[in-house]
Amino acid sequence: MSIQSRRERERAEREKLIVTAARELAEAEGWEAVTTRRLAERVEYSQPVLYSHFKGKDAIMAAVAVEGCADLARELRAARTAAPDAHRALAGVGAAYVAFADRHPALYDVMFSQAVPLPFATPEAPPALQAAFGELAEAVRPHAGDDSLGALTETLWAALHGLVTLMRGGRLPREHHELRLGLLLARFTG
Amino acid sequence: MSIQSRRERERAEREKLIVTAARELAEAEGWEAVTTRRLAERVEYSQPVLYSHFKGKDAIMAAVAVEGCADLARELRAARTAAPDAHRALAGVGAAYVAFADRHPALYDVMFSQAVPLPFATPEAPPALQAAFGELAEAVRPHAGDDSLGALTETLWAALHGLVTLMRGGRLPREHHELRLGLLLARFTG
DNA sequence: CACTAACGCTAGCGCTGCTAGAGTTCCAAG
DNA sequence: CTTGGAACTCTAGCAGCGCTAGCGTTAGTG
Repeated sequence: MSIQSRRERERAEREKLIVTAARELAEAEGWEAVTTRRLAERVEYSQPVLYSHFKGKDAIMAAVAVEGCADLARELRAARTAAPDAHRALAGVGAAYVAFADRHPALYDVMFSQAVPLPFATPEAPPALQAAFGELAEAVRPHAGDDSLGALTETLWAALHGLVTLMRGGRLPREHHELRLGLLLARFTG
Repeated sequence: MSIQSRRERERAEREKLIVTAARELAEAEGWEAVTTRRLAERVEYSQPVLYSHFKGKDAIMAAVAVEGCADLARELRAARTAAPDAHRALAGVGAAYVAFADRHPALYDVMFSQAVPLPFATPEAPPALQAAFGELAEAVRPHAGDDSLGALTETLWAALHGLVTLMRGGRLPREHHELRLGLLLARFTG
């Protein structure tokens, strides 16, 4: 009992170590630098150990994505609760979302751009992701009027996501970013 | 002179053949199925021939992306000019954009999601891309009011892009798609 | 007809994600 | 204290990737 629980604890610690190492490596050098060999070297185990914890590289990326969702939810919540009124709450949440994507590009990619084996638009979606979406929804609620809150929140999320990804892919000039964000939010608070 | 021009013509034809084969393979099986070996086999040449035409696989993808931009511009123009008024023009262009992404997911990805060596937000951007953006801008113009037409068009583009990519990545439920698109366009025509 | 320049090929490099099977360690029963 | 066996990690290797060096052939020129 005790020995088995110790082993399980050590396994859990090592799993956390793998996820953290993958995240750090990705954030430092991008996901193309995260190979199973480099990751194994970083956690000081051999490659096959990774596969005793995760089904494959995709599953490791998915675990990192879930971590990122928790971080994003926390930052959105902070931005929303710090705002003095509904108008500035939405502006603050929007700005926080964009800032998160800007500060953690690799993390953001694995959360929302890359294909990872995670359930998203279902009740089985990671609670952290639902929490992040919920923060967006709370910020949108006062401006929803008669429109469906869920659909309107999804639409705002998509717009923010588009701004972020097109800009980082070099498709949109960085210099108009604040202006674009302002135009978007104005259309949602009008 | 004549021999040289014939050779150049044949080279150009082969280059077109490579781009077309890459596009067909990508649209049929996705970009992960487009390997230099399979592509070479498909055009009935050896791998190194590809590299005498393009610097690398990225450059081939970029060429496909430019083709896709021309197609998109054509479809957006058709949608815009067929509409009887400014309101339905924007709705039509938005729907056409989304429909294009839905019908050509691999093509859309290489145009706007994947990293390809193409200049985008500069005057050196491919004319076909500028044409596509111009069609969007013309549809937005009647609704711009005092806002910057360029920035507003970029914002709408980003929103459409976000809707498309999040939905295809499984992040947004497909069933609310029409509702979301309607909400978005309402915010831009209001 | 001989020479040369252009061109496409074979073969191979270093890398990827992933896995089979050998070898080792550690715990428990006698 | 010893021994059997399960749990576990390692080395080594597979098939495939993007890409390239260098050889052999073909085709046009003087």
